[in-house]
Amino acid sequence: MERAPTRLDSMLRKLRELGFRITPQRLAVLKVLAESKGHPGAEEIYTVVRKSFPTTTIATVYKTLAVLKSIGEVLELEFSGDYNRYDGKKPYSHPHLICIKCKRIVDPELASLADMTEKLARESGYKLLTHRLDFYGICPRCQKKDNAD
Amino acid sequence: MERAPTRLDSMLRKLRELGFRITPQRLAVLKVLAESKGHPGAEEIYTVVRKSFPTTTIATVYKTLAVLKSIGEVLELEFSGDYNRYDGKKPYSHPHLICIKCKRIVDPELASLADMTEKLARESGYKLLTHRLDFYGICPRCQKKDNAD
DNA sequence: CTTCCTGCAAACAATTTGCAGACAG
DNA sequence: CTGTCTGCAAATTGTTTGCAGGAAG
Repeated sequence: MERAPTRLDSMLRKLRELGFRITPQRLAVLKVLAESKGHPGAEEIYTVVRKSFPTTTIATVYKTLAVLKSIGEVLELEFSGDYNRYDGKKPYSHPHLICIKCKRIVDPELASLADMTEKLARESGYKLLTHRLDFYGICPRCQKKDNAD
Repeated sequence: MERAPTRLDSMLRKLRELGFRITPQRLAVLKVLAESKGHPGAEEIYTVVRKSFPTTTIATVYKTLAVLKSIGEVLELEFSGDYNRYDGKKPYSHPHLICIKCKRIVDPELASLADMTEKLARESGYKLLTHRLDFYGICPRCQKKDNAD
């Protein structure tokens, strides 16, 4: 029984295909992206990577992220004030649900978006490449705590 | 025949209501936001304002924008790499159509979004406050030019 | 008058870059 | 071996902040 290729597998394959080298540091970054449940920032990735490769610097993390972005293997969520967040599990455009209190980001199911995009492309004449749909709110957990923050 | 209150009017009223002072520099920033067709950045606002008030600094522009953000009279579109853009005409969440070549931003009509938001709030348990929906693509004009960039 | 605002300059923080040595292929 | 990658440190850039003098109300 063959196992389906994991995200890590496809990231590695893509990198090799395109002639990028698989260094231990790079591999460590890939693993964090492929396994992390949430949407980590560069610093969070760095913290995890440093456990296995203490010499790694944040610059290397950023450089790896840049490579992955350029080949479409990671989705970058930009925030001007806060640090950017990365999604290596679903590296394509999709909606996000962001709690403005705890900053947790989750992926809601929203079927109708594709139709909307298609219609918009047709009507506007734009060649649509990606989109970004973020909902900002207070997650149930933070509502319960209802702390003064 | 009475004229409907303009965006500038309502911005001014809101500021006065809340006890903020109307300085000439502030007024100039408001005017740019209320009249500008596009989605200017801080620097662009600054450039225009400086024509009438040469002593104005970019810090004052940012401080005014901060006030307006805090009272919900301007919408800030955050970009990590590029500078942020501001929308003073429609200071509430709405979709944007962004050309990745010329960086122009326009507002498409997309009716169905409200339903989507309502449904999501119900199903996720989040208290939804705002959202951000950005489509990135190549505008018709840039497609035509099809320049190497 | 008093408080808030402006202008200036310095501070910030996330991200990027240049370069010399290291190492994957 | 050779070209790419790493690690270090410095640079970048949009935005923010502190403070003293200025002006709105």
